[in-house]
Amino acid sequence: MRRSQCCEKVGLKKGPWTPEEDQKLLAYIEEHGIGSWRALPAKAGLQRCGKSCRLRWTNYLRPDIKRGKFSLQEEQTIIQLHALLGNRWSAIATHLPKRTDNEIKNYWNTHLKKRLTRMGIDPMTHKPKNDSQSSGDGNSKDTANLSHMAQWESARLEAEARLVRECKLVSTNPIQPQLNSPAHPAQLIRNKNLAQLALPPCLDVLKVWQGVWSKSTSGSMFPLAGDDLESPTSTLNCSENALAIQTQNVEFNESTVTTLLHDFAKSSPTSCNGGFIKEVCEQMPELKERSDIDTMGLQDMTYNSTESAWVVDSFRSGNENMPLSNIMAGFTDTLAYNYCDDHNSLINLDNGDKSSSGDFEDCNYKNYWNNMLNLVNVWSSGSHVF
DNA sequence: AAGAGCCGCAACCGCCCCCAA
DNA sequence: GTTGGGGGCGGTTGCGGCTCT
Repeated sequence: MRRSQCCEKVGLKKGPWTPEEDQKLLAYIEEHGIGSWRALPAKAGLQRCGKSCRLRWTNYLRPDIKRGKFSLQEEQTIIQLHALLGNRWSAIATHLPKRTDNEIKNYWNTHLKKRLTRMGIDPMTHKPKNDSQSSGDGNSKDTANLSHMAQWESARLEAEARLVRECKLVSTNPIQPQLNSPAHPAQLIRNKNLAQLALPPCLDVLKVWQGVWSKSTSGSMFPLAGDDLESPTSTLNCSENALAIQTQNVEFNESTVTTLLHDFAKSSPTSCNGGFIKEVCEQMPELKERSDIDTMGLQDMTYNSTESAWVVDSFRSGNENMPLSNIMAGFTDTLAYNYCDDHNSLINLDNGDKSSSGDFEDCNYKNYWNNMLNLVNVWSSGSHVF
């Protein structure tokens, strides 16, 4: 079934906007705000379709738009985020205040893409175009490491973005999420009204990416337990390292689990259910004994793509040194922040207390963030990434 | 000076997802 | 459970301005 085009109505204008049209649109929005875009043109006296009005507003007329040349910092941010997120311009735009996705997209296509190409870097993969030239020196390893970290960082970015949205949602609409409840946060955040909510301060993942990782106060490439991970603009106080899931290197049949995970990965799921976890647990009886992983609880749930990515990406990236327990711990953390309701949430996952009471503001997602970092820290200490 | 080619960017197009009816 | 509208998103187009010859 073909949907009728919004501009199919005879008489609707297309093409460049005139200053008069801009003025009409601005005046209307200033007075009435943004309601239904479809109804807006008629009310504002514009011979335009609603979609055209929306684009004109979001990409040009909005008062919080910064125009002009991109700074070096912004360029670096775009390149790094593109390496992590790909052509997800709206996601990239959320980390560049006052820049629109359209502007970033244009800048990428007209400037950055060409510049990277000239530098011999594939703008899509962010890898040197001729890998064979770099094999033999450390470049290929560095590239692999960067790619590897990018996968983790990408998953983390997604989780973070979700965290921010959920936090905002729950703080304004105190739904009490229950385990196994239909009101799964991942579903709640799909409420498009969320997109209209102002985001809290950026979690500043780029500073984590660019600074904290390389300037850990311990001198390690990765932040260690005693490091203050607090980001200048982060809403998370990472120095409160009150609780971390204790990851332990358990023995396990790696080939079996790898096969399971690869089979899982091959299916390219957008979601999965606890049956997968059950399978893993059956192959790894020692997992059931782990006090820090609520394997039974995990089996009862449905996981979204971000959660699944924790597992899949870990093995897709080919790090055989990463104990499955770490992956599971990260998986558990990701789930934990979804459902935690107080500062004991992660512990509660352990003792089976999944009651949800209290406000999300009290939710200790600081620990979630810390655990994310700790997870990578533990991981890095066991391998020689970077 | 003028035409051709290139470049940058605003705007459009088409697809997709979400949600209310 | 289905359908259709609203809106978001990424890819593409086309025009105006700039540079080159």
